[in-house]
Amino acid sequence: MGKVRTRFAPSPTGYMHIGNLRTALYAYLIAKKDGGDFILRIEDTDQGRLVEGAVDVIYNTLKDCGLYWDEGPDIGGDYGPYVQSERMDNYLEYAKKLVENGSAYYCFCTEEELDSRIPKKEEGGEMIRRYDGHCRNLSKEEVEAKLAAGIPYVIRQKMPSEGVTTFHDLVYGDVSVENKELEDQVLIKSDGMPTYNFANVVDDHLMGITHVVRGNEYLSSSPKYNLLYEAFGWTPPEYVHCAPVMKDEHQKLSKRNGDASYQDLVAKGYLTEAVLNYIALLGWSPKGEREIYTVEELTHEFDMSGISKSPAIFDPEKLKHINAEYIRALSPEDFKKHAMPFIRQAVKRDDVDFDILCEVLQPRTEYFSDIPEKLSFIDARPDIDPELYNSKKFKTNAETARPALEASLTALEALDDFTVESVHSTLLALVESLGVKNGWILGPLRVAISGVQVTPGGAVELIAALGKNETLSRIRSAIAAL
RNA sequence: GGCCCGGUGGUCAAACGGUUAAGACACCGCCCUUUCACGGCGGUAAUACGAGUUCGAUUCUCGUCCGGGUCACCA
Repeated sequence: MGKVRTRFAPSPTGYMHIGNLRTALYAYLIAKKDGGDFILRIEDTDQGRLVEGAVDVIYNTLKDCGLYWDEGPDIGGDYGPYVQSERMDNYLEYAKKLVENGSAYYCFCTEEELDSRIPKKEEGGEMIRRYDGHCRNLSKEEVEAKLAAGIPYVIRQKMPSEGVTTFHDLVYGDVSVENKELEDQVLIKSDGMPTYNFANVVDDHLMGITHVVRGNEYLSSSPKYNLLYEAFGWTPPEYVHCAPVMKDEHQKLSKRNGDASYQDLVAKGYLTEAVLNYIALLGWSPKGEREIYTVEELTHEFDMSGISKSPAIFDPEKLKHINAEYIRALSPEDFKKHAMPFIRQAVKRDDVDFDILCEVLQPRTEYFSDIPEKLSFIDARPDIDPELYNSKKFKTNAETARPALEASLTALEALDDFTVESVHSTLLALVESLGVKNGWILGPLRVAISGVQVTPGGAVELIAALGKNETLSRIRSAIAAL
């Protein structure tokens, strides 16, 4: 068996959605697992909107994700060009070969003729029409005459009228369809350009693609693809159809629905590695119990038998969890690098210890953009609601807070070295000397310093992060407010 | 509507004729603890329905229901 070659063939829309990225990932993994090649082909034949910079979005996303292509528009390769709009010369010629061998034919029917002969019917909310094969049996002379007269034409694929076409899919197994269900689809449009389906088959063959990985919306048109391969006498590729990624039971995840794209997730503070890991798991399951994998590890672990046939609903909660696992696994330096921009959104002052903040934040961060609100009390000094001093567990309230804060103030005034360790031992020594529970001192302290019920880290870390001046000043005003 | 595909807890999913039907997320409880997290322990929760094949069906077959896809000179 030859080298595995897969391709990712996106249209440049300026946007990489999750389902697309997953298809790219699977195509990449299938190739790399067997030491094959992953090819990038840009399908830019969209008549109409070309989005500025859209191709760069594709390049950048793939590179970010570590899905490096072996051949593509930017790096070339032996099967170029890799931009569909630059391959336009081929197709008509290939279509004519099919006409010659009887697998396709010229059709001169105009839109108007079709409308009057076979009006569209509504079926399930869609307007449907099946071509009736009107031009199938035109004599050679008739065809020649019409061509010579310059009458516009399309070229249609001639589907067998009987029998069954079966193709094999690596995910779905054998899929069969009766040939009479197949329409004589257009291969070459009246403007001489190929249809998507035709261009795909020709390109995939010319590029030596061995495994076609794509969404399962193509499952029902695959028999037509296979018939085309047969008509050319080419060996069809292996097919790997993937069920879609859904937003809910009914809708696919899509830009149209306002769903997050890869870029949106990254902007929100998700780690690329975590996103890839999660989407790999969406619709595919590993052999064992493990579920945290880098792309490199997936390259070995991936197995097509684990690809699921049914749609998978995108679960933001699970993504969050996996992201949190990746965040916790970050080195303190890497965490700080990622977190600082978000910390800075909330903390403008410079006189706090950012390393301490990072340390308390790291185990509490699910995605980076949830950092700023956790830190809202660092710059602002809100009024303290005396209710916050109430704790049944530690038997504290506004009354007990005063002596606790005063004692803490005295102890901290005497301390010069405001590290986590020294603050910790100072305060615990105080706790011991007073014969109270830790929370009796530390609870009210946290409230006095932050003005909020819940903080990342405890009183000790907050004090060390804020430093002596700020801490003492906050405790004093909290006492004054009692 | 025709055709194609699918249907295991709320979600992702394992089990590919024999299991007390895994695991993860979420949720709930307990422990740890200066709050919240992290971590540890435990819990609630599923084979859509009905026939058939079989000694035995989540697993095979058929039907029903439900969901998705597709039926363009769009890609």
